[in-house]
Amino acid sequence: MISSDVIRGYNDTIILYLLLEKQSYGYEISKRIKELSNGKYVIKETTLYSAFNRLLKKGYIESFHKEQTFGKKRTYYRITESGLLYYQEKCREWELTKEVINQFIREDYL
Amino acid sequence: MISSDVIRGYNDTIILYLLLEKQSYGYEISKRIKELSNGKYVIKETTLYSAFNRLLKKGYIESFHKEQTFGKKRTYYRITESGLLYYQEKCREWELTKEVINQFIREDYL
DNA sequence: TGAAATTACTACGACAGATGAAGTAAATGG
DNA sequence: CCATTTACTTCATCTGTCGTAGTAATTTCA
Repeated sequence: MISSDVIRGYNDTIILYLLLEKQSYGYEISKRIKELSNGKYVIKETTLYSAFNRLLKKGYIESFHKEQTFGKKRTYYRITESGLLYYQEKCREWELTKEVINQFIREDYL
Repeated sequence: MISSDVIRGYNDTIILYLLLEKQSYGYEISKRIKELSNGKYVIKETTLYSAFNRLLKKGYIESFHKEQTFGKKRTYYRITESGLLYYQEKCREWELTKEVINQFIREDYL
């Protein structure tokens, strides 16, 4: 399992990546994160929904409702133009972060 | 520059890595972090010293004073046995974290 | 058919780690 | 001798995560 202090700062990026694939809603996103990480990372519900609110406030995502006759009503989210820009920025930052932290990791200890 | 939310969770590891090289003190460690990261990461003083306290409390490092007739009195730190174990654990965790986050990064956006 | 599990959230409070601001004090450099 | 660098400490604030709890509809399955 992965400590949350590491992922902190990348939860938003993870969510944006999934919304880039397709518009989605809370429950689906949490399943997809677990799936894509091979069960290595399971986001907490409260973490996920507070991330949605943060991203909404910043204008990086938009929420909307679909007409649906079945299932419980869901709030869907889609990524915005500025959300995409933010995501790209974060991707670049991630490459840098990897470089930096790698400098302090001893390969012979793995 | 790198956002602190990413490094958070790895500041302790970075410090332990440097203490593994040799016993050291605050100022020297902060210089060394800047140096090894090619200026890409500069740890804040308060972050550094609060990390020391955390690591001391957990028993991952020990502090001591050297006899010195010159220079301002410094608090030196050395890594402990359990600090080494913790560091190794973090190195393994880092490899996992990289794998997971990489799943959500689009290479075509770099 | 009825109970349990799953889906799909919301609200609230606590906590940890990072950080800004400010201060102290000795040593060194020009 | 004055500014800068070295070497910290204290304190208060902020952000993001997470535990706990609650609501409510829908699906499963015995």
